[in-house]
Amino acid sequence: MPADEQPGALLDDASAANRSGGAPTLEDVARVAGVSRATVSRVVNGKRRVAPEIQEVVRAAIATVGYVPNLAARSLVTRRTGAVIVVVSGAEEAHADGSTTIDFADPFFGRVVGGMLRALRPRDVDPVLMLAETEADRQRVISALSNGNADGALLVSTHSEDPLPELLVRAGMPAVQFARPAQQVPMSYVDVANRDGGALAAAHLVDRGRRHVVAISGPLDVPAARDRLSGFQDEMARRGHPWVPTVNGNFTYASGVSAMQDLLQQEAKIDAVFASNDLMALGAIEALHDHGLRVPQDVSVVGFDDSSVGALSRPGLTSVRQPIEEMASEMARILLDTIADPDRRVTSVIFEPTIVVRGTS
Amino acid sequence: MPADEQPGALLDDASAANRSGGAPTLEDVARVAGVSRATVSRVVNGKRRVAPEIQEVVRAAIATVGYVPNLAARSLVTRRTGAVIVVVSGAEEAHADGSTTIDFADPFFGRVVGGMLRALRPRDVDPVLMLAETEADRQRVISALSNGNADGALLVSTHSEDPLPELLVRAGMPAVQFARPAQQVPMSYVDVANRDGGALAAAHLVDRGRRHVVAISGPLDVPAARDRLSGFQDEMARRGHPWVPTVNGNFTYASGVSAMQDLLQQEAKIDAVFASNDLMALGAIEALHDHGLRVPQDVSVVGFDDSSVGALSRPGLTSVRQPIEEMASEMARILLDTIADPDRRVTSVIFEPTIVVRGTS
DNA sequence: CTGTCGCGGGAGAGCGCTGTCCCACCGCTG
DNA sequence: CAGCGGTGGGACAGCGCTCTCCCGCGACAG
Repeated sequence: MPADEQPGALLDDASAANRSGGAPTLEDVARVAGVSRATVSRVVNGKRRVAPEIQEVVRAAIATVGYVPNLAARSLVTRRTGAVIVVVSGAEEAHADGSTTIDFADPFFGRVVGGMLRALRPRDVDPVLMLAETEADRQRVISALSNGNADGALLVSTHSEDPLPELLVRAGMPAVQFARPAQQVPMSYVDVANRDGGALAAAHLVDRGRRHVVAISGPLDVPAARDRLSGFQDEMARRGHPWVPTVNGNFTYASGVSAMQDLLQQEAKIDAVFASNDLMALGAIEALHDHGLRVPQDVSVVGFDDSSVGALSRPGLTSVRQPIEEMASEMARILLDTIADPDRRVTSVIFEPTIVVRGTS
Repeated sequence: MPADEQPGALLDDASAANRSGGAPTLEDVARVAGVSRATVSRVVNGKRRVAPEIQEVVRAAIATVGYVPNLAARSLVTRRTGAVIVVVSGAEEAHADGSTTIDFADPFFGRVVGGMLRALRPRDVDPVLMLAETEADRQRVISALSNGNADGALLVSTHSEDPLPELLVRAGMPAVQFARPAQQVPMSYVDVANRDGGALAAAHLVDRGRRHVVAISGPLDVPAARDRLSGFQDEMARRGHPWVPTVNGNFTYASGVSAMQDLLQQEAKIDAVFASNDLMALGAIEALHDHGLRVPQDVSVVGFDDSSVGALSRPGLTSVRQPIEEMASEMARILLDTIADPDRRVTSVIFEPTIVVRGTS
């Protein structure tokens, strides 16, 4: 008895401390259920067979003490966190240098996040949001990942030369991109068939009987912009319009306005416009109105993205729709699979666009 | 030697394992710097004075081994995670039952998150996004919080009867709401002076010489909707228009259309409309156009929110602006303070609205 | 010159969990 | 009936970190 290092008092103490010390632990459950911590852990995680009647007892004990696993402790040993980082770049205010940035208020981001959530929630994984505008931001992402602060990253960028994919691949971090990366990096991605989207717009405009068609492109160093334009031009050519006057914008409303003004100046007659995103399409409409032209009576306008701003404008903007939510869900699914099996090959999934016809065409 | 369970090889192994075993740990840094783990920890956290020259040595060691603290281990002992949950409810698709829900694609959420980020980033706290539509979702939030998965919650809800604030207060979790809670719960919040916003709209319309003014309100169980309307009505009364015909909508575009149709039917003459948010204002404009009325020549329209859909529509929507980003930043700041000092009193910060005049008035 | 205090460093005990190793037991086969 | 594989539970060693306790040492007052 005196040799016993743990006197009886300790046991009493322990059973009293059942829950006094804050959140109940595995230990507490084990004591109540009359089994070992390991068994409780097994029941919680379903990792190994446990006799049904013992499972019953353990579950009851869990319920009575109100046990919730401590994720920090768990991830300390499993090296898994159940969180992924959603990295958004190109979201900060544009007006700094008039470059390709899009405001974070762009509904696009909301839709993307919503889509990811659909795939993440059922797997009990939560997204943590991080911006990657500055070098410091990027370091934060990298270290969050190498910290074991998150298991992987979902990249949504609007830049063409984002260094992050490169960095992540080099660090061997699981990651998936939205849209094909501009530089060649071995990273999974989802994308829409941008060429097909451009072709859809061309076919629609020609079918509507338009003959004097122009285009407003995005910056040509962005693969998506390049593909939308060439898909559009190729389909126009196929339908007998080998030459489409084109001006480049940078995906902003303002650039849509000025691109349209340029086109109006250089072309004698215009009866249709294809813009590589909705914001620019809206800008183009503004410029057309200023020029005394009516949409769609005089000029048809087709955008790209099927964004809510387009849908809500009057008349509603005809637009090429990319299934953003589904694409984002797929991204999340690919990431989760990659996390589960890191040796998985890099994959990409391409979605087909559709055209949503509204009032402007 | 045979009795020695751990032969000398193990030691070599250990010094070789300096970094072989994955991420470098405090231990590794300590060995390189020739100090104890505790001292390295002190340098990293700046918790206690450490001799400058030792700090120097430790920092150098950290740099050479490329040490990054493991957050799981840290939070296991500190019971802090450096993450807060952003709970969004009322974001899921509306069309289920036509209720008050707003699509997650609403730029509003993006702006809110962006504002939060501004306050969170400098303090090295990351937001994790969670939806709270179903009971299961709410449980997830609660358990994430009691798990120690996050330190607090930022609530952005568009429902009037969200049970979550109640639950969080009861669980003693730090949390801050966007907009005053509908039910009386002792929780900090930020809000805009909705009454003043309504008054601003009234003053503007009367100053424009409008005399036959109507209003489209939000659901009156939402405090914000109530305040906007009564602020508007009171100011109208003060300026000689004691009676303002009013129809309730539910903050959606469609409800704006039908509310306006109702008003058009019941009022002989209308030359101005105040809608309690921009979506409904846009809907009202649609209905006015269908009725052959021009905006702003025949009817002035003022919305509320200064959302991007309003800003981008043609003509631009005049709207009462709430400084969403600043409000969200303030929310985050309050939450961070509450986490730092849990005994802090419940506080609320009210922001002043402004009116942004565009083409519709 | 000694007592005392404060400063700065080390040692060590966990935080709550998982996973490996081990062992008891059961039912089977030879 | 001994031997054997398989099943299911317990013990225990950490995961990487913080923090409390302790101790040595120099400065300073008595």
